[in-house]
Amino acid sequence: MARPAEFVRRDVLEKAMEVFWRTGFTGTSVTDLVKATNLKPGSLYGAFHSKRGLFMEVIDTYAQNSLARVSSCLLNNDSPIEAIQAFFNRFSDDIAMDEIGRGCLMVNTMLELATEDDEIRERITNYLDQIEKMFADTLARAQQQGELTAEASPEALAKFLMAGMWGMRVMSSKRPHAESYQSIVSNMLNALPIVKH
Amino acid sequence: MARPAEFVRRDVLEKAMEVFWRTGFTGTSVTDLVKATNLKPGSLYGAFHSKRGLFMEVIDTYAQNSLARVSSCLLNNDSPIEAIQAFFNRFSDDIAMDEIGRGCLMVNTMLELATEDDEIRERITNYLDQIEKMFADTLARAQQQGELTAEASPEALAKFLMAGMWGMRVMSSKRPHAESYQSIVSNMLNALPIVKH
DNA sequence: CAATAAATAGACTAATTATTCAACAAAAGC
DNA sequence: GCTTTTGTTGAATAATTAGTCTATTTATTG
Repeated sequence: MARPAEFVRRDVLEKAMEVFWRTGFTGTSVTDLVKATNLKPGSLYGAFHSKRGLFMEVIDTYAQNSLARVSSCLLNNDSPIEAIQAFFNRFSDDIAMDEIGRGCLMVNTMLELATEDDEIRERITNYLDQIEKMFADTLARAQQQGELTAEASPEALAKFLMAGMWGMRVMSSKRPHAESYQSIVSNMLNALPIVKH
Repeated sequence: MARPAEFVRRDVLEKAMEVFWRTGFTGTSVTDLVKATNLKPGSLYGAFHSKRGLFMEVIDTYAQNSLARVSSCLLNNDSPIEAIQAFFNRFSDDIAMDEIGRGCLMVNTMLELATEDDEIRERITNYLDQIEKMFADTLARAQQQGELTAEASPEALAKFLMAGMWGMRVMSSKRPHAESYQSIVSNMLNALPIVKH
């Protein structure tokens, strides 16, 4: 029994995400968001409470997308190790596409705000830990199937892979040659104690 | 033939560095800098031209310190491989000390500004490349001394080590348990094709 | 000591910031 | 078709931003 919103929430989040991703939370003004979303300040605040509220929802959306992507990659192969290899090949291709080097929104936000903002640090940490757990689980499956040595620690290796991804995100802000990514990926994957059949 | 400055430039840069490091370029206001340095706006602008000018000089100072630290670590051991191992052990200790997870000023700045600011991206890229070169040179020496396999690529491995460091910097913003760092370091160093004697 | 040149202090400015508000518009229920 | 409820609009606001200006101070040099 009221007037329905004219905008599609998902579209607004997508537009806002583009801006936050490129210029960070502090570097993005409400004016920038108004321009990008075509919502007037009143509508923006009506729908998202505050710049921070919008940002939080953007982060959540981004994190859900990331989780879905990682999960689909890691689960759609009978061989866990091949799944991880496929994931990292795709990862280095994706990262090479992004020519302006905007990196990962979660990593960027972490480095921008984590020292000063506990709520944001904890929220993103939680998402990153979920991704890490997916890798740890995949590595544990690899171990059960004999693809990984019995001595290996899936948790420790998952942390290692996560750090590798983050390192490549930072690297991408330098805008390196695309082939550099593949070289790093092969060094990373070489570090896994894989049992050859 | 004029009044000498009361402040010590190095001290001002150090104080400004603390603030920029913790809250980023955009997140730091001139008011913050005035408080931290105890200089009045007039003096600050007289000495550094602009907020950006001060920031640039802070970045240069930070980079010089980093270069000096890496260089001293990598050159003070007859065995290049041992030097690298020592460096990373020290690195993971240092990073574990920093409890608020402020990471690396160059990495933070890169992720904050590189998409929008070519001058800053190129300047920091240049510093990071110098550090990478030190690792590549050290790895090349290791190869000449037979500590590294002949097939290894010092350049590629140096990139891999750099990415590892950056990954650990990102990781530190999550404020993980200190032991996580050592585990990542050993996985990284394991990935080097070292020739055992 | 007087003149000079530069540093300091801190009030000031113009622009930008995030956010609010009041007038108006549009769908839904009675 | 009128009332209710919510969405839209864009001007307004109070705070903060980076940067400037002027009066005053202080060491150096002639």
